[in-house]
Amino acid sequence: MTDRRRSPTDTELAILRVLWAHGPGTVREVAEEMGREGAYTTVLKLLQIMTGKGLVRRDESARTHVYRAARSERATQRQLVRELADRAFGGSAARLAMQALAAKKASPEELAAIRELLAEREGKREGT
Amino acid sequence: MTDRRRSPTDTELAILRVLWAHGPGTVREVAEEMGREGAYTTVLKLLQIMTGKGLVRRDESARTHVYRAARSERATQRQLVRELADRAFGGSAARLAMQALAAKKASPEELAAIRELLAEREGKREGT
DNA sequence: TTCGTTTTACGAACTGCTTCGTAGACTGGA
DNA sequence: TCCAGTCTACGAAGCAGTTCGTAAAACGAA
Repeated sequence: MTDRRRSPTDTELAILRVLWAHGPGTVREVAEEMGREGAYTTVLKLLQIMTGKGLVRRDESARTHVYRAARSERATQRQLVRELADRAFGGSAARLAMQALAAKKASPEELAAIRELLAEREGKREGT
Repeated sequence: MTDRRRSPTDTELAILRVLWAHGPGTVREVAEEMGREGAYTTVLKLLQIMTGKGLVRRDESARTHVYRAARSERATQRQLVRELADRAFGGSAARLAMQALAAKKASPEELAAIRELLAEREGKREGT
């Protein structure tokens, strides 16, 4: 049911961030965006491996392949949050959220967004 | 400034969870608590390595050494949250918190606690 | 065609984590 | 004292992730 896949590693996540932010891209574009133009073949290798793992998909129709993230940023974040909750918060995402709020200051906008989300949840709860 | 230390691995975290929950313990106790009595030497090795890394401290005054977590659960959680925020949420712990809230249902108690925390933060913000 | 450039593919080396087998030291009881 | 049991220490193996060198294929321009 829940995703059995292992989560992306640090480096893989760095690549995914580029793909999420800038959309599909070639090895060169990703490497440049990461500021690792010198490590071209490293990025290539990573993308090849990530293709094998199903983390990215590639379009091979042109000679220069184009890679794109296989899963959305949102879905990946959700998975990472769930994993961290399991590993270090006894499975409670709510406790994780509390620690996150306590750890760093949030901007007024973020606080407002959270309050809103909370209100919405309260509403749902009544409906159940 | 922020902690340069690498975060505990999965297995290390599993050991730390036992030490946090049950207090200081011997290799045998930790192994039993983890349900890995067969893997005694593995747990021993892990604890030795973790001692080297400074993740746990050990009392060698008795023949059977006693290990305890070097850092509090709270502090470790904070570090993990910060890392995840950096890796996957553009450094925003608030956005991480939002995802965590959206991901799973929280109990009424947890929701209340969060609302309280939020209110407290609002108050502080005014005071600044 | 020929040559330089770009790209993919592949494998080897290195690192860190995990597991386990084995050895050696210590302890308590017969 | 001797032995069985318990404990620490250590090293080697296996695996995954990362990096990079090198080769080969494709392409375009002269």
